[in-house]
Amino acid sequence: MARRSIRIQPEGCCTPPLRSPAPVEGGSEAIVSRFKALADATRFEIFRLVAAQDAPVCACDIVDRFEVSQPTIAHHMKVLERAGLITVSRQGVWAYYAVDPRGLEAIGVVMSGLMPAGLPASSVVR
Amino acid sequence: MARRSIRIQPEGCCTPPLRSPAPVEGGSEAIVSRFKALADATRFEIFRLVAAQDAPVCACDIVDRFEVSQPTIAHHMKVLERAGLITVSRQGVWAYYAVDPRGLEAIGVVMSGLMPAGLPASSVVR
DNA sequence: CAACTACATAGACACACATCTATATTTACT
DNA sequence: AGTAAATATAGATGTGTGTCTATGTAGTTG
Repeated sequence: MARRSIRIQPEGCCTPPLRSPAPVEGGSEAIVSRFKALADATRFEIFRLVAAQDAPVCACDIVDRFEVSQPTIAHHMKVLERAGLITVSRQGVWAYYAVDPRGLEAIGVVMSGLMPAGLPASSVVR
Repeated sequence: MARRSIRIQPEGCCTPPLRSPAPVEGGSEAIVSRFKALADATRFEIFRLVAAQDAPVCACDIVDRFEVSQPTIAHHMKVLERAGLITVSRQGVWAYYAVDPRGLEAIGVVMSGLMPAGLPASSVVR
């Protein structure tokens, strides 16, 4: 818990009063869950692999390319899916994954909103 | 560990061969550490608060605005700093934090590189 | 139907981490 | 010098999570 004591504002500190950040559209939780999904090295590499393809990627290909077990891959795919970063389409026994552009877009919107004022959006994008 | 057995490619699956993603500039680890830094609700809100200001933010103000202890805030600031997302400047006893635009920019570059081909960069930025 | 394959689920386990309290360190002021 | 304040560090603790093995489920094929 925070120490809620009455603190006297020192002279040179804490001026001017802080501005409240604009609310995150879609909610902070959704964005944080997306960051969480990308905050694991294996999962980030999986996502990059899926994003590098033109067509949806078969789960078996992902299992083949990483040194973790099949259940671990399945777990990671579910995390990415629940974060809204990838979509799944199942055909028979196989599962195909593709990037959900809306997830990336949502992050991009928030990111550009965090850019310091005065800096162009081109600082966020290539 | 992954089951490294010889898997026979089924008929409709796993064609065409996967493309390898382009290497992440600055290294995947740096980007993942940035995602990690933003993947905690409290830390994300701290970052948003700092990003919403024109001037650097005094640490004491951050402590005041969150319901966690001062050492926890200090810990979070260090994580954000080590991830290259904020900069610190110390004046006397006080510490002032500001967004490091290079950190945001690095994420933006990677993000736009992950966007599905054919979609415009405006899908990543506002 | 039976065997096989692709993926998902369950449970266990080790490690990471967000948080706390207590204390140290550094700076300012009297 | 001595006290008070701002921040950092140390250590403890509970929860979260990445990974595994074992097993389940559902398609496919002989």
